Amino acid sequence: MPEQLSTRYDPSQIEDRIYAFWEEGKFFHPEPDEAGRSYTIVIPPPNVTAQLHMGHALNNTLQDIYIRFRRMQGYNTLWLPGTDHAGIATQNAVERQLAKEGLRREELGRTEFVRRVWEWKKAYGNRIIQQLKKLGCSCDWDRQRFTMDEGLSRAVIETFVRLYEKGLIYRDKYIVNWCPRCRTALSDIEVEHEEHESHLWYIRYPLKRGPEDHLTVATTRPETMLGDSAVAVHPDDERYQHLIGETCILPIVGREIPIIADPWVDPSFGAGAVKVTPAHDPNDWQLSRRHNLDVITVIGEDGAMTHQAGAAYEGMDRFECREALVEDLRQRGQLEKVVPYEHSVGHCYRCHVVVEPYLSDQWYVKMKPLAQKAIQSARDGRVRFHPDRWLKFYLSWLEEVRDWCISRQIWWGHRLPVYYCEDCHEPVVAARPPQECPHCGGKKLRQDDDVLDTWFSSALWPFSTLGWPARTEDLERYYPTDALVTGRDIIYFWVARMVMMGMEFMGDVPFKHVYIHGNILDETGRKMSKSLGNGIDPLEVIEQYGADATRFCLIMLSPEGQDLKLSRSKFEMGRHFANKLWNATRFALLNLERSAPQSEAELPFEDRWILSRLQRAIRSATEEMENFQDHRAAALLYDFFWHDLCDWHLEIIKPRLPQSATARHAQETLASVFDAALRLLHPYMPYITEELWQHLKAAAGEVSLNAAAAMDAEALVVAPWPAGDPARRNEGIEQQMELLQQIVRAVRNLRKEKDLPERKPVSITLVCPDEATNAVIGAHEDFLRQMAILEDIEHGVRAAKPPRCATTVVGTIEIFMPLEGLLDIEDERRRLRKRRKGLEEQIRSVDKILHNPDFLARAPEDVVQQKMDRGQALRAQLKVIIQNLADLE
RNA sequence: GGGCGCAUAGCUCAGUGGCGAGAGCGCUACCCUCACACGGUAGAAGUCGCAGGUUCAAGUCCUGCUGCGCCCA
Repeated sequence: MPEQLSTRYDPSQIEDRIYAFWEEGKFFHPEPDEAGRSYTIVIPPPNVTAQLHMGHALNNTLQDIYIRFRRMQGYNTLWLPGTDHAGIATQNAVERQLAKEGLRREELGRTEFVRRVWEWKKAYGNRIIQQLKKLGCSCDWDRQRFTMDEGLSRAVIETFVRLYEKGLIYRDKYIVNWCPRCRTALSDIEVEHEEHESHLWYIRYPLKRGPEDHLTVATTRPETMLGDSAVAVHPDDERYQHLIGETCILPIVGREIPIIADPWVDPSFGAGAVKVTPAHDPNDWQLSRRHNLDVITVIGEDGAMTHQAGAAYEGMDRFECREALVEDLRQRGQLEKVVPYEHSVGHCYRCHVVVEPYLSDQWYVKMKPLAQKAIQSARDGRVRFHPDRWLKFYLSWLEEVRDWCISRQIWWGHRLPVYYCEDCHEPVVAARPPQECPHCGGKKLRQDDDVLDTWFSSALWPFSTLGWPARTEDLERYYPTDALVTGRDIIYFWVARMVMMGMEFMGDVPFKHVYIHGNILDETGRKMSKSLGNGIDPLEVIEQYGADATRFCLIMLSPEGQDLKLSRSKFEMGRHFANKLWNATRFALLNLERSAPQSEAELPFEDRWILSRLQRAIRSATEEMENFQDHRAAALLYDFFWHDLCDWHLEIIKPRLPQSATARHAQETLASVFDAALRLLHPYMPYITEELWQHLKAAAGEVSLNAAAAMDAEALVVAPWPAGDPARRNEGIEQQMELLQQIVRAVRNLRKEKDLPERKPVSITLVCPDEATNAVIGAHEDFLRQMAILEDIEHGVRAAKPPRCATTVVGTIEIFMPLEGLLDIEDERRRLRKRRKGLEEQIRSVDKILHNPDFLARAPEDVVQQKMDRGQALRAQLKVIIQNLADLE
C-alpha cells in the first residue's frame, strides 16, 4: 500500500519478487490452441559458454520490448529461448579447464571428453539464462532449447541426410582454412582478415640448364617453398617466354620443378613469376589440378613443419621455419631482396591464430541452389530488413556465396551421419548407423570422426526448436516467426543461412522481419571486448541502477540500427526516470486513498487536456512500435510522462485534492492516466510498472473508481495495450493550454529577470487582442494564479496599463507586471530593445520569403498561409513592443 | 580497390523538404515548496564537417571533398 512505498525507488526490493510472480503466473507461456493471432520471436541463441554482455543486454531488451508489446496487444505471443553448443568455443573452454588438472583431451579419449563437456554444460550452461531473467526477459522458459538436445540433434541429422540425398552435400579434397590452434577446418566467413605489415621475399630459383641463370619469384610465405612443385608465369609475359617448359631447381631442397604457363598468374605481382605450392594455397591447388603437379604437404595440422619439409626443418613451427629458411637462403645468396609489404592475413575468429591454408578432405554444402531461394524471398519482401539497407548487404553475400565447409575436426558437436565401410571404403550417409554396407555388404562400418559446424544447427533454429522434423502443433502455429532481432555481424553466419534452410525445409521464410540493431562501443568508440577490458558488465549496471533503468537507457540511446557509445554514467538518466515514475505514481496513490464525493460537474479543463495528450501519446507510441521505432516510442512516452503529466497536470490538480467539488474527477483522471501510462511504459520498464500498477489497481478498487474496471487483468504483463479513443482528443483544449503555458512561462521569466522572489505573489495585467482570448484568460484565472504564483489578475481588451511596470508579450497578449519603485527604467529599455531587435530580424527573414513571387506561386497554400500568419503575428508583437518602449522614452 | 555508415549545443545523440533546429548529461542563477534534490523554476549555449548543385524552400535530396568507423576483396 502507498505508505509502504519509499520516497526513493529501490529496484532491489522489487525485481526478483516480480519476476517470480510472472513465472508462477505462467504469463510467458502460450499454448498453441489459445485464441488470437500469433506473434513469435526465436532468440538468437547465446553460446552456452557466454556470460551476458552489453550486446546481449541490448539485443534481448529489444526482443522483450516487442514481445511484451504484442502480448499486451492480445497476440498469442511466444518468445522461444535457448542456447547454442558453440562447438569450438566450448571445446576450448573445457580444454582450458582440463589443462588446469594437467590433462589433455587426447588422454581422456573422445567419449570421456564429451561426457566432461556435458558436465561442464550442466554446471555453467545455465548462467546466461539466469542473467536474461535478471534483465526481465519474458521468454517461455518451458520451451527452452539447446542445439545439442535430442530433438534438435535429430533435426540436424535429418537435414544432413536430406541435403546429401539431394546432392547438396558432398565431400571434397580441397584447400581449407585451417586453424592450427583449434586443429580444425573453418568456413570462409569464420576467418577474419587483418592488414599486416610484412615483407615480400624475392627468391632466386636457379635454372637446371645452367645454375648461373635463375628465375626470381616473390612470396609472402617463404616457408611454403619447401612444398613447391612448379614455378608459373603468365603465358603472354614476354620476359619469360623463353623459359616456359624449362626446369628449375628448388633452392635448399634441390628438387627439379617445371616452369609452367598459366593465365591465372598476375604478371604485375612481384617479378611476375610465382612459386606454386599446391598443398598450401587455394590458387596453387587449382593450378596444380590443371597442370597435374605433385602435391607436397610441408606444414602439418599443428602448424609445424612435416618430415616432407626436410630434416633441417621438420618439427619447427611455421613462423620459426620462415626465419630459419630466409636466413639459409640469404647465406646461399639466393635471397635477392626483401621489401616491406602490407597484406591481409586470415585469423581464426575463435582464437585469433593465423589461419593456414591446408589440404584435406572436408564436407561441403552446395550453396547456389539454396541461396537462390533466399535471395528471391528477400527480394519479394517476404523477409524485410530494418533498417532496409541491410537487404543489400545480405544480397551481396548470397549472390557471390561459395560452398560452405561444414565439417569440423573437433569432438564437441553433432557427429556427421557418415559411415565408412572398412572393406570397400565407400561412405554411407544414413540417419541411423547402417548394419551393412549397401555397396559391398561389408559388416564393418566406422562413423566419420568429424562434427558439423555449429552454425549448421543454428541455421535450423527457427523450426528445429518448434519440433521439426515432427509436424508439431507448435510448428504449425508459430512458424514462420514474426521478427528476428540481431546484430549485423551475423547476417551471413546466421540470418542468411536460416532463410536458406527455412525455404528448403519448410517451404517458407523463417521470419518476416529482421531487425538489425547497432553495436555497443565504449566511450572512445572502440568495440567492447574481453581482451581490451573495456566492457561494462550489464549485471553490475542492473545492480547499480536497476534493470528497468538499464533497459530504458539502452533503448533511448540506440536509435534504429545505430551504434552507441556507452559509459556507465549514461544509465543515470534511466534511474532518474524510474524514480520520477515511482514518485509520481506514489503521489497519485496517496491521493486515491480517500474517496471523494461524486460530482455532476463537467470534467475540468486540465483533466480533459491530459486525457487528450494521453490519446496523442497512445497513438504515436503504438505507431512507432509497429514500425520498429522503439526508441522514438520510448522518447515520446518519457516526454509525455515527465513534462505533460508531472510538470503540468499533477501540479495543476494539487489544490483539487483531497477535497473539492472536482476531487473525484481528479481521482478518476489520475487513475486512468496512470493506468494507461504504466501500460505504455511496461515493455520498456517491466518491473517498476508492474509493481506500481498492482498498487494502483488495489487503490482504485478500494475507492471504487470507474477506472478500476479497466484494470481487471491479473497482471500488467498481460493487461491490454491502451486502446486509442479519438473522442478524447481535443485540439481546442490543447491550444488553449499551450497559450496558458506560454503566459505562465513568460511571467516566471519576467519575475526571474527582475530578480523578484520566486514564491512571492505578484499582480499582473493582461491586455488581450480580442474578446475570445480574453474569455480564455477569464476562464483560467485560477490556473494562472496558481501556476505563475499571482495575486491579482487584471485582464481585458482595453485593460489599462499600470504605471512603472515591466512588460512582456505572448503572441499579442501584453503582460504588465507593476514594479513601482523596483523598476529600473534603463534595464527595462535594454530588455525591450533586445526583444525588438530579435523580432525585427525574424520579420526580415519571413518577409524575404513572402516577397518571393515564386514562393507564393509554387509553395502549397497552407505553407504560404502559415508564413503569412507568422509574419502578421510577429508584426503585431513588434508593434506592442515599440509602443511600450515609447512609453519609457 | 569496391561497398556501407557516421559527422547537428562542451559531451552523447534525436530530427520522415516548409518551426525561433531539439533532448539527456554538463554549465549559470535561484529554490531542501507537504510525490520526487535520482527534484523544481528560469537561463546561456549551434556558420547543422567543407564545396558545389537540385528546389519557391535544404540540417533534411544529389554530386564531389575531408575526417572517423565497419564490411568485402
